[in-house]
Amino acid sequence: MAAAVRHSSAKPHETKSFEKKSHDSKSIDADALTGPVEDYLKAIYELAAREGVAATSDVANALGVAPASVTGMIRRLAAQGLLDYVRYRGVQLTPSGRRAALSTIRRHRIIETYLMRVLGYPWDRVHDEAERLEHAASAELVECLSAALGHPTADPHGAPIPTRDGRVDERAHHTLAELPLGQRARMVLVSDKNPELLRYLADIALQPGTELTVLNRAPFDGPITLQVGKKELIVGAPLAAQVLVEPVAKSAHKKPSPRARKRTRR
Amino acid sequence: MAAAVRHSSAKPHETKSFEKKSHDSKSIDADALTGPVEDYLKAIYELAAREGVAATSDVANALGVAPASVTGMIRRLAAQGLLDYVRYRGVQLTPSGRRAALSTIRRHRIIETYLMRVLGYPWDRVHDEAERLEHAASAELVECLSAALGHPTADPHGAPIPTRDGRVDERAHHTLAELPLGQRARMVLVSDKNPELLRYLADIALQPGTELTVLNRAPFDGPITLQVGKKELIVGAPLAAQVLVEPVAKSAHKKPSPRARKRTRR
DNA sequence: CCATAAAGTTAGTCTAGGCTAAAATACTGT
DNA sequence: ACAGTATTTTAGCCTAGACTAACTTTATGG
Repeated sequence: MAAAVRHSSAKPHETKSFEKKSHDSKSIDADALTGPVEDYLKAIYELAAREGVAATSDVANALGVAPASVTGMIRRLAAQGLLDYVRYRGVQLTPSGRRAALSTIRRHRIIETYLMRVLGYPWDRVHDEAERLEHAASAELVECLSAALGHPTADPHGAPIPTRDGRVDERAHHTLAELPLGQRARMVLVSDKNPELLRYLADIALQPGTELTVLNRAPFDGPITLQVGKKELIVGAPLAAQVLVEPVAKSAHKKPSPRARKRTRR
Repeated sequence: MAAAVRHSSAKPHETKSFEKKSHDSKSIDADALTGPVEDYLKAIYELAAREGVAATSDVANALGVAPASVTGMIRRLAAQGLLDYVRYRGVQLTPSGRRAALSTIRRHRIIETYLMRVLGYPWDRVHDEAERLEHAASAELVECLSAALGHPTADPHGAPIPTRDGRVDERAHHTLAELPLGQRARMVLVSDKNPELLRYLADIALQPGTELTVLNRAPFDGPITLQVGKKELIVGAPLAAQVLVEPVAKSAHKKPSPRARKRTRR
């Protein structure tokens, strides 16, 4: 995996500049990542999951900072061994960066789940709160919350919760926009980052677990007609592109998982 | 209260230098204090409660930073109107600094209470966790926790929880070390900052609410013999100096509060 | 009432994380 | 194949918060 970056081709002056930058001899800081660093790692994890590497501008966009700031941070994190980085070619996580990212994501998702299930926090406001708490909550607290919830495996938006030892279900799902007509499916996931979308989904009673079938799809990315339970529902294509689904066998009603666990990494 | 600092005596050059420093025109940042700033305000609140003003070195000590760092921060906060500050003479909170401090303290104490009562967090480990969470938890979350707890008025260590609008019971209590022989009293408070002390108190079953009487006090700050329930208990003077108590009428057994609310500020 | 100690402040430096403007590199379409 | 555009990086700067060393001011004890 680290092979994607060719160390041998690195220009001499680059290597030198990194070595020069290395601080004193305090590389043995162990963990204790700052909030911003955790945010970078999380963002890179999510972006690289799609394309293999994360582009500077995409990271900048995800975090709401200038691209130049991303380059700066990326260099520091690469020097710390959390990232593999080749100038102008994007960045990806090293195993230890991945571990850190998954730990933060675990904290985030468990906190979200707790806020919703126990404290009755609204679906659409859970993300911002968790975004701040994830940097402050100790591993001990998170395990405590997880236990109180009965060790859930997915958060309220359907996102899988990484285990303590860094395993996570990384299956890629299809979107509702791609679902073939007539194919029975179950909604599995929606991003937690768009409060308005979440409010609307709550309005029309679409949530992870809901079973549905596409009855009709108007051409040119037109509206999509769904069968949900007894009712019909019409949604726009942009919304459908945000909703991830998983096919279910037509007949059965309680299959636990048609062919579960395709790839669970790490 | 603010009269202790004479604004009129501020030297012109100081004022000028502050004005020069003022950033662009974005003074209307409203709130959004950083974690370190909240810590300074909290520390100053607690120190000034005793002496009226907080000394630079005491603040430095409380926060574990160098005195020079405190001077620097104090100047910034004074320029922001959160502190009244006279060089070499200590510092105290302005009304708006006080409001901010109490808001942080409210968050801290509600979080502590929740961690203990709902999540079963141990008495002695609650402080560190709350110390980090208090800077990340939104007012909304804190109200949510408070409601879940039935709006408690004191945290598990006995410290009063400020109300949302900044009222708090600021009565000064006597320590167990000062309690007259034979005077029946109720433990009301112990600092949450010393985990070892808290563990020991838990061991000997002393906690806020426990009623006790001093049977004997050995001279030269010697050990103190207590009557607690049916049992006798011997504690050292240093411990006794950390435990705050409130006299209770000898006869009655369920008096709600002998002569409550001496001063509830703000 | 002055000498010295203690406390507080200033000056100068550092690191983490940001930013803008300008330069370098990669990509694209003809 | 190469000109023009888009992306990325560098260079230089800024702020918050911390530090050390040196200097002031206040307090204290004889």
